[in-house]
Amino acid sequence: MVRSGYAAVSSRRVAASVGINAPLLHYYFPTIDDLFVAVMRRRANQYVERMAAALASPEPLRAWWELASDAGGAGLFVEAIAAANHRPALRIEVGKVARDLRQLQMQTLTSLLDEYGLDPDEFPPALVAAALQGLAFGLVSDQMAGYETAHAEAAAGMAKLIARLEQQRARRLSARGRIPARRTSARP
Amino acid sequence: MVRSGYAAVSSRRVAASVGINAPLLHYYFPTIDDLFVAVMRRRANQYVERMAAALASPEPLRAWWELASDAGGAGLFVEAIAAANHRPALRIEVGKVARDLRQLQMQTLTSLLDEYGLDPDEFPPALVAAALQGLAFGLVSDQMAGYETAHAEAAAGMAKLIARLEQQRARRLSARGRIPARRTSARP
DNA sequence: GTCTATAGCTGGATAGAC
DNA sequence: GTCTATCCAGCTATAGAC
Repeated sequence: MVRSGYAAVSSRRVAASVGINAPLLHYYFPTIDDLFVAVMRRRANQYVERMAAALASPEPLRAWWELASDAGGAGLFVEAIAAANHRPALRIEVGKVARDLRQLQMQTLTSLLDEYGLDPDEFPPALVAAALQGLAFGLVSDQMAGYETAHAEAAAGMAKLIARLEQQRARRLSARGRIPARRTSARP
Repeated sequence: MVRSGYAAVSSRRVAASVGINAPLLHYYFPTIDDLFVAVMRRRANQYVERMAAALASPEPLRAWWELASDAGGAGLFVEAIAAANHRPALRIEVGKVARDLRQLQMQTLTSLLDEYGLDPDEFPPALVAAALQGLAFGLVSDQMAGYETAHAEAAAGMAKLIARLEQQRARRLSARGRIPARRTSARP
């Protein structure tokens, strides 16, 4: 799916690549949609967990960005979202992940923006989350397609910006007498 | 294409919707790729022109944002980019537009960032352009698919942020004795 | 230019033997 | 569970009459 695009995923081809033949694939996954949904559900759960871990790490923003802009992990979702455009069953599944992820991100941001020194009136959680995800998605997808949209410069700029924000947060936290630590640890 | 997704575009269906039949469509557009490329080329030129006009308007950032986040205009590109993923001929065409648009945006930003009071070291043109486009693309595409990702809040936040930036620019320009005017007019 | 007829392919899915 | 054989649908594209 990532290598050749979701359009290359057909019952015959998938079956062949696993060494069985098409009818047997239909024995396990009655319809092709069932297959897409199963793959999606499995990877989505992993991804949500990795996102939760990133958001709870010592440098939440950096970890989030690295996860979102990693071509390996995000590549599947680029294809999934495209495929979902004309596969209703898959769209429902992708919709659930999208909603869960955004909810998770916004919740974390609400309590995190202050630590980064960002005014939630100027940068509301919904905007920050959508911007970060949109930027990452665009970069990964342009990179995958080979479009010359200066994605390398943009990625470099973003890395620098995030480094600055993490520094800022570290200073703020230490000024409050807290060591920037895992958010899951006990809070004073 | 926008209504039912690019997958609904087949020679038969397109022909039927124009009141002719498939072979005649192939008479005008030998292959389906030719049709996609022709449509893309036509709309792309219009879009580049509109983008240039937006960037030369009295409030460049606002105009750019409105153009990019307009579901009507951007909807086609959401589908085109998805379709380009498995149509090499179309990918080349989309790649050209993507490159031209980004180049145009970055050029303008280079001379514009200062007026908005943005430090080009903190926010390089490539980053600003990619972020704005990525955000807009994500919002439009989530909206089209019906995903619950708080796109309304994000859009509202972005509108507010841009309003602030335009205000800031207006103040800066008037402080320098310039009326914020069309960038195509004569400069002192 | 515009049509009918049709070839040729690929894919989803099922029947039914083993 | 796993296979062979097969049906049916939809699409791209061409041949050839008018």
